[in-house]
Amino acid sequence: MVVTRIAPSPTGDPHVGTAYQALFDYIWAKKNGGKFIVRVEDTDQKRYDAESENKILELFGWLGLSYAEGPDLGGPHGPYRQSQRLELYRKYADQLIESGQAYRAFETPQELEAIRKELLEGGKRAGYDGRARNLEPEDSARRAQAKEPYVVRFKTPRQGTTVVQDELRGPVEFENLGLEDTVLLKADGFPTYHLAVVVDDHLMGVSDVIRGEEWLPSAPIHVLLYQALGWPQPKWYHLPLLLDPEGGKLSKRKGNASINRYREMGVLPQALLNYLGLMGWSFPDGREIFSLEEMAQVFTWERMSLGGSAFSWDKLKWFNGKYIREVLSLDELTQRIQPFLEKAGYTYSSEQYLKQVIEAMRARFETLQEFVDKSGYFFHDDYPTSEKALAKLKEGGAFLPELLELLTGLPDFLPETTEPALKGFAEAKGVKAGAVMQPLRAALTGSLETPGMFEILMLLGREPVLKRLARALPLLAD
RNA sequence: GGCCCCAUCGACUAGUGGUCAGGUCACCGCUCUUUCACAGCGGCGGCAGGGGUUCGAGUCCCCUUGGGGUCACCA
Repeated sequence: MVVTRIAPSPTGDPHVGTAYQALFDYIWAKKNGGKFIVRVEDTDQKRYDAESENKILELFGWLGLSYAEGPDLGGPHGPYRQSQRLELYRKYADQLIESGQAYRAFETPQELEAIRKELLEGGKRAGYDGRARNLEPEDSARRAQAKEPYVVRFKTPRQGTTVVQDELRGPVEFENLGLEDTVLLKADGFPTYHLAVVVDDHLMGVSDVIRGEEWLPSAPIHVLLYQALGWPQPKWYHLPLLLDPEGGKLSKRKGNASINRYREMGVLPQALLNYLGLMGWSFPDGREIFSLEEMAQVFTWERMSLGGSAFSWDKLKWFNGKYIREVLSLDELTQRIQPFLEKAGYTYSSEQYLKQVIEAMRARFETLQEFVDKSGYFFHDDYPTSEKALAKLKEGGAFLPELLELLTGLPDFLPETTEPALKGFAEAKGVKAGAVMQPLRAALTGSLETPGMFEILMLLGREPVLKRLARALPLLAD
């Protein structure tokens, strides 16, 4: 059975790269009728952020990437938090020491720093020179017994090469001499990523390891660890990296890697996933809009391209707009928008009214927040008037008093009534419709970018329209 | 710098030896039109360079260049 996993580390705001990897984990498992699981890699006590785990799990829910096992769900191979599996890592570290494939090292951080400097000056690579390999086993055991702090290091081979069979690029060869005696178990008893990932993936039955390309350089260590522990290798897939438009890995520091930030701006999970699905992968028939299910159905790794792809806010926004106007139903869209209106403090007389407004605005916003920003005049009277709108207002000001009179006399504000009335008015004045509509639009919305005039009149309704128009008249004076 | 990965329009990509190198975003025009959008139509724009292999290379090989990743008791 194909088992994939995402192993986020709870160190802050969830990263877009995490969603990206999770997407492919999810798709690959689904495509194969396998299982996608979540494991929390909380082995770094310094960077640990208590809220992060919940945020991450909650986000998978929001995205609709459901998992079969996880820290909140449990499962047959739990616990799914590495901090709760410490004995396991200790056990395998000990096993490796006993079999002579790992060893204790007692250097302090300061000493390591000195060694690193020394190596660098000697023209060699930085890192660790493996000097503790020479410790007598009895000596090593005695010092450990005496509670002297130590780390456990992997005894990497000094000869030959290690090949990582990457499913996306074929064999990737590494000189073993270039591999460091990586730390497996830290002095605090926590494992490093390298030990933990191998132990857990094996114990949890992970068959396909899908992760970012930044892991490729340390993949040979993992391959060697599987060998040292006598376990069968999983399949390796190193996904291309998501790049910052400015160059380099997409980073939180530059501010565009936070999923929550996109969520707060009103990006839809479906649109985000769809966009991410097109980063490095393409639908066989070239279509751009597709669901998770559709993607899972036709997914193959052959369609993966390996160059890193730059994350484009413009394109994400286009996808979001596409989902807003063509994919979501009006009901769904309304539900998505409601929390944003609530946050903005906007109220509306009925859901029916809200839906009509959304429908009228639909082609005019690409994020949910943008809807709020652009449609304030549908929800309250103290909307701002843009400079351009004010200019238009004055330009056509002469018509306004008559328009007020005309509208006051109309039996209703339905398009069938207002359209001939306003067009007839323009004609009578010998001007184009726009000369009448624009000032009116400015008066009623404070904006020059709105839905059609007749829709506005109908939605706003008689009283507000007349009120707003009357209110605009004094503005014409100055 | 060592090691590793990658390389088609500004961006995301299709291409798997023979295509006018196609699509999408962005940008620019036009159409529609009461504004702004949407939509439709059109345009701009690319195989990094050099060697090979081949009757024929964006497609295969090598070198150069460029970009990225990684070199922690972080993941």
